[in-house]
Amino acid sequence: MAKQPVCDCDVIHEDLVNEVRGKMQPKDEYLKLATLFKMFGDGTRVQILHALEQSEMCVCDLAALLGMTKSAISHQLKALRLANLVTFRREAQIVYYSLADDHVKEIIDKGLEHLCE
Amino acid sequence: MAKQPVCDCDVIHEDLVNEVRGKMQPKDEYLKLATLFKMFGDGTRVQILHALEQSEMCVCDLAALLGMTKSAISHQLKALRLANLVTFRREAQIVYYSLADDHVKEIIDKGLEHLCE
DNA sequence: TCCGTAGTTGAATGATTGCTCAACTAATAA
DNA sequence: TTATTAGTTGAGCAATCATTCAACTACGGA
Repeated sequence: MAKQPVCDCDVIHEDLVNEVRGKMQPKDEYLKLATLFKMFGDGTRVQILHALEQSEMCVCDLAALLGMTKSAISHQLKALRLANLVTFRREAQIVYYSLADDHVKEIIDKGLEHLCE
Repeated sequence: MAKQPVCDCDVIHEDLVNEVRGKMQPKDEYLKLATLFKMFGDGTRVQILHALEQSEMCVCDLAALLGMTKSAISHQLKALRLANLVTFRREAQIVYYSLADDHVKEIIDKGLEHLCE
């Protein structure tokens, strides 16, 4: 994103800009929001999330389901873990992943709604 | 994303994998979904979308609001236009952008909900 | 007509990112 | 202990992407 350079033009509707500025969140909030949505912005991750909506699954199962390597899946699961979108439990050697909360499903559903109009 | 290489492991829970596979959408759907969420996955774009939630705005106003160049804003608006997230109307030299539909607001709100827990 | 402002566009560039590969840890069984 | 399977991790690489820059179009005023 931008490192806050200068605007290269005159403000046309100054009052409106000030009004909207007053309703905006601090910039940091938008960066966090973008970081969150970035997790949904990849075909592999969105498939993983939708699969985990059906059932908790281990890395091997997800790799088999998507036809990808364990390593690739594990890397993406780590990203999803850091974003607090999935959690996991270990049972012997097997690590089972599942969705962290209901928001994930709700966000995906809103996205699907938009596509289906 | 992956170009469907081979899974490098045995399937551990074959029945489960088959069951989940039956509930998955065609891969193309996930790619479209990811493409949609990618639009929300950038700080500049998410700020533009949230600003347009408050009011329609022209390119200069958005540039002033975010402290960025018209060019940078225009490039992002083009991406948002192609994703059907914003529309525009021209009035003399000025082009006013606004949100294409309510889903945008709903998706952003779901995202904010997730952050605030 | 010529000029100025609003906005768009394409190429270039630096940064980010997703996957591969190889080496590693964790847990179990023999 | 050794071997095997599940999973993780870091480096490296190719692809994607956001911004800059410069040149362009669109429109209105003089």
